[in-house]
Amino acid sequence: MRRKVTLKQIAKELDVSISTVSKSLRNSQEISEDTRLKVQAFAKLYNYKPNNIALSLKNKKTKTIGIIIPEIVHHFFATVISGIEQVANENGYNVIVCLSNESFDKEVINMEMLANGSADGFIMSLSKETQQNKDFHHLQEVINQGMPVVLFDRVSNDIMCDKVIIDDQLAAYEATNFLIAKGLNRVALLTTVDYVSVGKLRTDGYINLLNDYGIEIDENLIVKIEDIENCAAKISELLENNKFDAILAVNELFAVTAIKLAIARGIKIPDDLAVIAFTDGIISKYSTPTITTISQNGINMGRKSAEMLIRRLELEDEENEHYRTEIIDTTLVLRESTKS
Amino acid sequence: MRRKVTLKQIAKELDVSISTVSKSLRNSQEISEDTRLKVQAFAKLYNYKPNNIALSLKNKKTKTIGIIIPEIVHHFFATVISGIEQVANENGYNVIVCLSNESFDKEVINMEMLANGSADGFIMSLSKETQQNKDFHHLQEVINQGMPVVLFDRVSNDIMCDKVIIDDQLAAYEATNFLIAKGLNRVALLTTVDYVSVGKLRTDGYINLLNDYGIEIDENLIVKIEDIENCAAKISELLENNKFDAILAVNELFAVTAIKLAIARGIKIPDDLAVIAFTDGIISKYSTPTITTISQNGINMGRKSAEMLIRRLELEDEENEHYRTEIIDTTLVLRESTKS
DNA sequence: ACTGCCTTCGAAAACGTTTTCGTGTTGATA
DNA sequence: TATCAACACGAAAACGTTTTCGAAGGCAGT
Repeated sequence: MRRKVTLKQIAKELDVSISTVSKSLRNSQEISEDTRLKVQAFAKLYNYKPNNIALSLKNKKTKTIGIIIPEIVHHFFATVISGIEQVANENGYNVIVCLSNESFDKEVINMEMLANGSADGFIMSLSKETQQNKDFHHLQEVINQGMPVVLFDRVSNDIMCDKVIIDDQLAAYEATNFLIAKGLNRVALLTTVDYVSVGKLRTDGYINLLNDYGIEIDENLIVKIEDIENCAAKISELLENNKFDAILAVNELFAVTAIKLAIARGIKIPDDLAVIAFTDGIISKYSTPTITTISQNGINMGRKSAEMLIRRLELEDEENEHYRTEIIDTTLVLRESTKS
Repeated sequence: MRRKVTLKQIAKELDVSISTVSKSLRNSQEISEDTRLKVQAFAKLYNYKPNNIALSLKNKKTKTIGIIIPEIVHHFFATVISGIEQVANENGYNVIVCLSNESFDKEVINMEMLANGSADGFIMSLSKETQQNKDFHHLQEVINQGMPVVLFDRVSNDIMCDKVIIDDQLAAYEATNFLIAKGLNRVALLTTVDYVSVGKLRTDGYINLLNDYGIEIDENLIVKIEDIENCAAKISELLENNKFDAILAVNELFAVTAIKLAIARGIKIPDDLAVIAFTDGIISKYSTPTITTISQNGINMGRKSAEMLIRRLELEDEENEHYRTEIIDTTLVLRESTKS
């Protein structure tokens, strides 16, 4: 077992000082070519690599980005991480991932861990509990300490920091418009309870469009689903008691469930019922019929978040730029659940 | 902007030495109750938290686990991470995630980065390229340096370390048996090229069962798919030229593609054709019909990997335990694509 | 021979901890 | 009064780097 070699060991072995070794390896002109080459050869032989921890301590920079997300077993979040990782890697950063599991407490604990030297900055999406509590002191804390934070997707107006989002309201507006324009006048909405920021915004977009067209809002067509458990029940109820010719769902799970229940009732998709879902994930791509979705472009969201964070990290201190909110374009991915 | 407070600052402020502050905060009996309480109060007021980097440097332990996986946008890997994260968290560890994107070079680079002090040990699944090259020097290197490594799922016999796998061969054997026992004698196999270790093993299990039943292997029913691109084409070819009444697919993507193509040809599932897929992911759960799968229990795999790694990390030095290979049970998740 | 400049190197501080060891003070005991 | 233990605290080393500064030695110029 050959442990990693340090500057000190090399210095001792070659009978020079630690400084000389360090300088030689960084090709300083201070050191004679003789010793420089000798040291470099020796270091190469023993496969010397500087210790990141020591460097972090010295430089007060870890070159790692802390990511805190509600869960990872979720295609959208996985794509965002993937995007972050790409940009991080291109810039010599590592990513350290923590999961809040939608819990406020775990979010706080993770932030504190990472804030104590483990990361230079944060990219995160708020947990449901945090959004509900509206308690952001942990975020405020790290921001006050001068650590940059970038929020994506699930953000809050109460926090002053960089943000990356899609225009949920506009996307919902346009998707609804897409349906209405096809002559589908009665559009049902499958959404979440209002404290989930994106759920609220998407609902607003839907309502705005109907208002703009002068279509009366039928509250019976708006289903707010609290948790996955009673998703099927709520949708069955909707199908049972109402007539409508399109569905806009705020996630693909609601959409696929609705499609299955509809088909079971003999409803033909897209002929009798068109369906559009937010979140372009695996389900939509492989369900039968495949589902038309509003893609949030997770990769781009991750990339943009990482770019913003790194940019701020590498800004000279005190060179304070004002915070920005970046909007990622959504794209409507047309599939079988809507007629062309 | 209130930067994080250090021991030194507290010491200066209270006009005591750094040692006194440190000892007070760790409740040392050496320090009088007076000063102890005074220091603790002050530290609490200023929200003092020890700096992880400094601790890491001192203790030569980072309390972080390095995870290197081929990709994260893949339900199975995401579940494994989730499992790892659970156990890591319970034991006060963080996880730092790196993606190889199936590239050998990126795998090497990531390992080297993490090995230079950023992580105490590794949990990883080999990239396709690494499995193809059979070049494991980067793994050997870190193992020689005394850093523990746990391989999961995509492992290699050439590396001496802890491993966590499912019994791919047995699982394929049993799944094939499940089909044969239902009287479905002609079972097609959708698999990958042989250098992917799990693909090979699953193929072996399938062949073994047929041999044990004395059923002749029909090479035409074994389709080795190189990349996703020509997946549909290969399967169409299979459907066109052969008669068979069941399919075993080594992943759910192959399965769902086959199902769609079969249905398009008017084949009824599961009546005319039964389907079982490896990997219990999102697709199988929401496709139509839903797909019977062999669940690899990613969460358990992650949990077990983390347990093994942490156990070894917390072993006293030189207290060398021999390496173990842990088998995670697979479970057959019955759904609509097979008759009950 | 003195001054001054280059070249080449080493000592030491700094980053933030923990811990070992030493030291000064107090109070009690012989 | 001298000795000793107990108590309370501080100095310093260590982890592995980088960098600033100082210094020794050689050489050239006056």
